[in-house]
Amino acid sequence: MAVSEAEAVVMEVLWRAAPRSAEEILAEVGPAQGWQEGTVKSLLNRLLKKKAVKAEKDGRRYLYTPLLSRGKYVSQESKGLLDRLFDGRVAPLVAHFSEQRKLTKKDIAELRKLLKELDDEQA
Amino acid sequence: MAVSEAEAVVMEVLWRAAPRSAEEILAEVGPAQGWQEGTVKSLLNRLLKKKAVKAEKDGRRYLYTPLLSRGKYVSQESKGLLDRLFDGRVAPLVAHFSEQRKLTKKDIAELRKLLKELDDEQA
DNA sequence: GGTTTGAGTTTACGCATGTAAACATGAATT
DNA sequence: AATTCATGTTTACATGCGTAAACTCAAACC
Repeated sequence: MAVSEAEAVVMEVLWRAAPRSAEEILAEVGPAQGWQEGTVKSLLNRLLKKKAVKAEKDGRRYLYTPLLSRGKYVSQESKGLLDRLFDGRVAPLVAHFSEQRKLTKKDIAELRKLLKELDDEQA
Repeated sequence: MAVSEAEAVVMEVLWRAAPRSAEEILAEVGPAQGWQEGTVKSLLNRLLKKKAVKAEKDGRRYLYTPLLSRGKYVSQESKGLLDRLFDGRVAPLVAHFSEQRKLTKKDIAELRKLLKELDDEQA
């Protein structure tokens, strides 16, 4: 089963720093998302059920740690999108953004650098 | 409301050629997806409700035409992913794929070409 | 020791989705 | 005219998601 969008918000907190208690997670994410305590608790339980995080006892409470890495999650999500919309490849996506004039100068510079690096390690 | 994944499968058919009848859509998509007639009908109705397609009478039946363009849909979906995972920019996504060794030679060649084109039109 | 409190666990509830059957209605056929 | 057929419309139903309240239970306090 896939990590949902709301669940991913909790994961992001844990990816930034772990292990964390439910309380800490709520403190970091509650205000911005407008979430109550119960919401975070539910999300954590679903993440446990999905094996995306683990919990270890720390006195009366639990500390949560990601089992799913951010890299893996990002790859899954990205691959899903590319497969559905761009025949599974990256270049068509970039082309789409280029056509829409959605590439920033920074993007372009970074892409150039990236390609050069690929060149270098190739050589 | 957003076009869901199953709905997008129907949209893809209409993006390839429109207008089309429900029957034609079923013929094209049913076998591959393992969908019954009722499924396609439901999806078409939801797409109508979402204003993603329109229907015009053609004798006893309707012919469906996209109102949402593929480009717009692709942009929405892509932007969603980039915003959630890559700070809204394209380059980090490409970098991610590069790190994962998921860039094909074809990708790299196309990206090079793309950048060169941007260069040229710039000049 | 009884009570409050903090934390996790269970249950809830409305909405979207995937999937489709049931129903309605007008056209075609006998 | 009655029946069948094609097509669209309505209803259904399980599952997941977003959101959270209710419940439990052990630890802390009075």
